[in-house]
Amino acid sequence: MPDDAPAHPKSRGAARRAQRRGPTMEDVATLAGVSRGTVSRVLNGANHVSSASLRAVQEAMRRTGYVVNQNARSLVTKRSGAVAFVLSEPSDRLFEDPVLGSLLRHCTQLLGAQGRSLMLMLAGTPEERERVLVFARGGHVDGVLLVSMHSGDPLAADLLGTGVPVVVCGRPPADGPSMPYVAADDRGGARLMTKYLLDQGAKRLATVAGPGDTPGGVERLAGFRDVLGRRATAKVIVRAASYSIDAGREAMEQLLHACPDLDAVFVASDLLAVGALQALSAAGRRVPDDVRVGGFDDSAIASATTPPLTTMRQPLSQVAAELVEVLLQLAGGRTASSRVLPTTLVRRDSA
Amino acid sequence: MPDDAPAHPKSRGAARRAQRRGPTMEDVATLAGVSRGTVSRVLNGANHVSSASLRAVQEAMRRTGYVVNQNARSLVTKRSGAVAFVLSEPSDRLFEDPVLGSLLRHCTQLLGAQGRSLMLMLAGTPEERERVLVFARGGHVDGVLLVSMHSGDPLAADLLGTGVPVVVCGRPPADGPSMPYVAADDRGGARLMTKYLLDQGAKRLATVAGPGDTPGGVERLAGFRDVLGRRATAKVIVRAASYSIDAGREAMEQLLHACPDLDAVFVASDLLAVGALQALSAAGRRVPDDVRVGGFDDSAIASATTPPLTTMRQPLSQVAAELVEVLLQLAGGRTASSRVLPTTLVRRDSA
DNA sequence: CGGAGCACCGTGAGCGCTCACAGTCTCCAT
DNA sequence: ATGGAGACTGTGAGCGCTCACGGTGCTCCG
Repeated sequence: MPDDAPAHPKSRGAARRAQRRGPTMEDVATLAGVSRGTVSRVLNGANHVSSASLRAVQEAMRRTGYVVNQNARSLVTKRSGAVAFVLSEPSDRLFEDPVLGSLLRHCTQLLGAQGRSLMLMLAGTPEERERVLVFARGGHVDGVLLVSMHSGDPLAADLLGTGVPVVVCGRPPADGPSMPYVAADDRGGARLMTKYLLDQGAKRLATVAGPGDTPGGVERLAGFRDVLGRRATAKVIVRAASYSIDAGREAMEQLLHACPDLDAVFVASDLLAVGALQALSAAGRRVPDDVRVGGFDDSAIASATTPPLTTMRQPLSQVAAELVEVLLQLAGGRTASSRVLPTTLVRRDSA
Repeated sequence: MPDDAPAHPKSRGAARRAQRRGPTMEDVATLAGVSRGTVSRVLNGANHVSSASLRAVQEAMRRTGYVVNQNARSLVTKRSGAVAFVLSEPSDRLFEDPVLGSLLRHCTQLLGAQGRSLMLMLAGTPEERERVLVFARGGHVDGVLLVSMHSGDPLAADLLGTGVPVVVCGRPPADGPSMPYVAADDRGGARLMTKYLLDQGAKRLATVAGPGDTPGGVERLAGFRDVLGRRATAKVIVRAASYSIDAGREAMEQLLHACPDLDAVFVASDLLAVGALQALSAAGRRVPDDVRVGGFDDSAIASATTPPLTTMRQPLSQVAAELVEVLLQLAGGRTASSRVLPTTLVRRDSA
């Protein structure tokens, strides 16, 4: 009886019936001359299985082209093997920022190597956030990687309430709920860069800071202030509206206006720095001769600007690695602590 | 009996036992005073349900905080509600290219709005490709969005062999298996841009083409040739090694060397154009006065270069929309045909 | 007034797997 | 010989859902 002949012509979802049903454990077991249980055992780390049946089962799996039905498995184990990568950004940051892309890529790769899959979810709108929550509550994912949280983001707390393991990328704001995170050392990195610019002979140092409601925007500015102390007046600080090239250009224009005699600027992200470089060039300032520029991230564009950008490298692949490690530990019922990773200065030509 | 007290101290996976079991359909049914079947009916488009029980069930769901167990559902329906977004790129293109990020974002958004989820999968290494295949065969996904296929990519054919609906983003090479695709009109766009450059007064027009093993690299060059005809000699064509800024710079340097008197160049992608702009600037050529530059994509960087890039806009959000529409049609058992979307010229300052 | 037709509802049989338990069979110490 | 300790294996129950079917009770028409 061919299964592409629908038994009930009127039934909706005729397509479903056309679904080729793959071989099941039972089929494999029969072919291998063993029972379901034994097949299951070889599937999950063959303990207490004779080498004879092991071989038989493996051979049977090969011949039938068996592949485990994750749904059936998840139904009983209550583990899905998937992890949600949640982008808690209101807008189109993914559009622009290579940092995010890089992080996403590394996480996907790492998770994949563990046989887990990554579900990408946006959480910009209320509906999207609700979907994320439902997803978490529904046990569709074993854990959540929450990226780019703004201060006072209620999603973090809500997610925590679902009981699903969550790890945050980037240091969460102090006023939020406490949860494990993995972050680059933004503040320390900012300190390093600020010192470096000073060491290079900067007399009048200013900064383009990131948005005040992001961890990066806060921490990197804090690092700047740590070093500059009383000299970090309001005059030498301009906040960018977002992490985009345009925002960087605008912020730099403002800065140039407020502080025309500046001879160095620490820009809180590479993308912003690209904009800043444009504004500088438009204003006729040469980099690094007139103005030294230091960025942050060492993203893909950093080496492609003119001049190439001196910047702080975020160890993104390591951030990703720690992120999934922490999450998997949590998902395994173990505890895990937050981690802060050091950043390093990459010297190019802009400072 | 608290369920956080493991019954078997030695058993691995004590964590699993600690899993809070959410309310099931049965719980909802009991509370609402109806049967499982009725709850199921309201869950799936409440047909043949009295308004009284409808309300009762909804209320019960609200009160219990019920959320459907997708695994149990998938087990019987054999539909997962997920779609794989497969990146068939050997390397780190995701790192750099905003086009991809944008596409990914739109797809995630669109799919999410349909209550479906997107699994991001890489298919760069053989192991990764195998995982994708297993995933498809295992029925973990209802369909696959295959992105950025190189010519002769065996993945496409293998994927087709699994019986899972596949739609390709970008026109697949003619020598590959025939499968539905959605693409921007690369060739037509390239023609438009080439004509435009000519119309602007270009006498000596050259091109930086994309890699020859990518649809974009082939089609856009074809469009260039369509217009230039016999004037499209090997001298005025340089292929970039990849779609990156660095590759663009290198290609432009070569081109400048091979054809020093060029006064306009069509660059096959914005990212390449950024590199080209750098090379031009390094060579002391002014844009657009000495050399006009036309890009392709209208990606986020296009408006951020100096000068801002005149480029062909790919209707990415529409590409994404058609992509998921076609895929969902296929997944619904219907047929769907490939689509080619028009590109438009965006005039900025570089040409 | 009988029964066809309809709207609604409950029930049973699974989907393909895992996990605990209960064997069986072998081997060695008593 | 006899028991116990392993090593290995089969079996049953059940995860939470959907779908077909068979039952209600009602209306409406001949």
